Amino acid sequence: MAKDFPKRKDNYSQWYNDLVIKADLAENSAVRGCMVIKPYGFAIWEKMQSVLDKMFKDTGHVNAYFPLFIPKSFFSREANHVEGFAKECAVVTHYRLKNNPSGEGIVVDDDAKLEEELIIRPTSETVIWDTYKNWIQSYRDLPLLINQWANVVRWEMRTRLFLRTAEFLWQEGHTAHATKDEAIDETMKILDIYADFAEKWMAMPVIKGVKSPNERFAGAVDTYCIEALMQDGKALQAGTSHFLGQNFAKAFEVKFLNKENKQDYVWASSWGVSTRLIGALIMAHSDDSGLVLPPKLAPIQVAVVPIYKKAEQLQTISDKINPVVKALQEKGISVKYDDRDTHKPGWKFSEYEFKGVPLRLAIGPRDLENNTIEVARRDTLEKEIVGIDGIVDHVIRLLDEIQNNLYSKSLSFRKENTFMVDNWEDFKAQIEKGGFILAHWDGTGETEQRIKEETKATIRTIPMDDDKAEGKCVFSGKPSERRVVFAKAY
RNA sequence: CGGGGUAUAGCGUAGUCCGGUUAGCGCGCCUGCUUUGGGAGCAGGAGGUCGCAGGUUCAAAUCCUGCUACCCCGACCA
Repeated sequence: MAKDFPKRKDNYSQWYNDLVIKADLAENSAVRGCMVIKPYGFAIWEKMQSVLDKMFKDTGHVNAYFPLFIPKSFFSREANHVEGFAKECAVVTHYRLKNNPSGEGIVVDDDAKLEEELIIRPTSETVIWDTYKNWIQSYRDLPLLINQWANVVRWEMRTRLFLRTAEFLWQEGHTAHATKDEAIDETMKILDIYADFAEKWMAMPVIKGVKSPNERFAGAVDTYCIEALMQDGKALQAGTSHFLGQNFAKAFEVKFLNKENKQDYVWASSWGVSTRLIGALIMAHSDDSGLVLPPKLAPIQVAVVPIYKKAEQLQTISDKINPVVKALQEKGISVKYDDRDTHKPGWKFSEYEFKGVPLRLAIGPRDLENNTIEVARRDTLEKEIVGIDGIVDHVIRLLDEIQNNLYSKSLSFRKENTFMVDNWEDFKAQIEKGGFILAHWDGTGETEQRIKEETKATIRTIPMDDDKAEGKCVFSGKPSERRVVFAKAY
C-alpha cells in the first residue's frame, strides 16, 4: 500500500491526493467535483461533528434544519451576498422528467418549468433570515442561537478531495441578537471554540484574526477566521465566524421591539466549519508513510494484532489479550482487535500505519512467554516491548503523549516557517519558499491586490493576539499600525 | 471557464506514431499446499463493451469528429 507512495518533498499535491485515496478516506464520484466520503473518512467527520456539536450545545446553541432549496428572489435581497455567490450556484429549473419522445432515454419535461427557479444553497443566510422574520418580534425572542448540520453546493471550477468540492458537508450557525455587542461577542465566542477545537482536538495550531475587506464573507461586516499552516508552506482557512451587523436583518425586514418599546433591526452572526477540516487534519500531521491522526479524532485509536501460527495459538493469545481490549474500551478508548486470518501480521502493520492509527499493539508467542507486548506509535514510528500488566495505563499515557507531540511538532513547524519581513525583495523571495510572512501593510485594498498580482500571496488574516507595532508597509512604504499575515493559500 | 496532458481487467501499465493472429505484463483476486514478529513462496485459475457516442475501412485500442471524467497550470473560491 505504501509502496510507490509519493514523498511530500517530491510532489506535495500528488502525495495528498494519493493519501486520501489510499488511506480509504474518500474518492471521486461519478459527479464532477463531488466526492464519496468512505466509511473511514466519514468516521473522522463523525468524531469532529460530535465534539463540535457538544461545544455548540454547551454554549447554548440548538440544532435545526432548513431547506436545501432557496428561491432565487431571496438571493437578490442582500446585494453583496448575491454578488459573492452568484457565480457558483447550482439552479433547479424543472421538476419533472419524461421519456424522450424522439428516441432513447429520458429528458427534462419542458412543460414542468418552475415558476421561480430554486438555488441549491451555497450557504443558508437568506432562507434562514426569511424564516427568522416570523420568529422574532420582541427582545424576549432573542437571542436566537441556531446551528444546522447540512450539505451545501458551490459550483467550483477546480476541486480537490476535502479541500474544495462542489458539494461539501458543514455546520452553519446563524444567530440573532438584540445588540451589536452581543452579536460581536457571539462571533468571538465561536471563533474561540473553533480555535480550541483545532488546537486541542486536531492538534493543529491556528492564528485567530480578522479578514481584510477583500477576503470578507459576502454580506458580512467583519469576517473572523482561524488560519493554519500546512506542511508545504501554504495557508489553509480552517473556520470562519462572521459578524453580519444588521445587513441581513435589513434585507429581510427582521425587526424587534426592544425594552424601550422601539423598533430595531436584529444583529446577527453566522459561522461554519466544513469537511475541509479533514483536509487540514491530513496535511497538518501526515508523513511519507501515510496518514497520521491525532488520538482524539482517530476512528481507531489502538489496533491490536495477534501473531500466531495455529488456531489454538490464536486462542491462547485472544484469551490473554481480550481482557486488555475490554479494559481499554472501558476507559473509552476505541480498540480494534484484528484477529482476521485473511491477512498476515506484516500486512496489518502496514495497513494501520498507512491509515494513521495512533497506537498498535502486537502480541505473539514470545510475548506470551515473557508476559510482554509490543507497542508501536505512529507519530514517531518507534517500537518498544513492555510488560503487559501495566499496559492499559501505558496506552492511556501514550495516546495523551501522541496528541501533545503532534501539536508541539506542528507548532514548531509553524514557528520555523513564520518570518518577519520588512522589505519587498525579501518578501518576494520568502513567499516563493512558503510559510507565514508577518509584514506591514498600509491597510488599502489596492496594495493587497497588487501584492496578490505580483506574488500570488494574500493577506490570510490580521491577527488579534499580536501586540501592535507601527512600521512601514512592505509594498508601498506608507505607514502601518501592525503586521498582518501573508501567505499563499489553499 | 482558458491552456496542456491522460483515459486499455479492481489498481498500475505495454501496445496507439506506421490499422491486420487469441490485446501483453506486474500487483491484487480465486483454489491448493507450505508459511505467519514489517506488505510471504510455489503451482494452477478467473477476470477486458481498450472512457462514451458516431464516422472512415475488408479490418479500429490504433485513424477522424463530438462528448465525458480525471490530473497539472491559470482566473474564481471555504
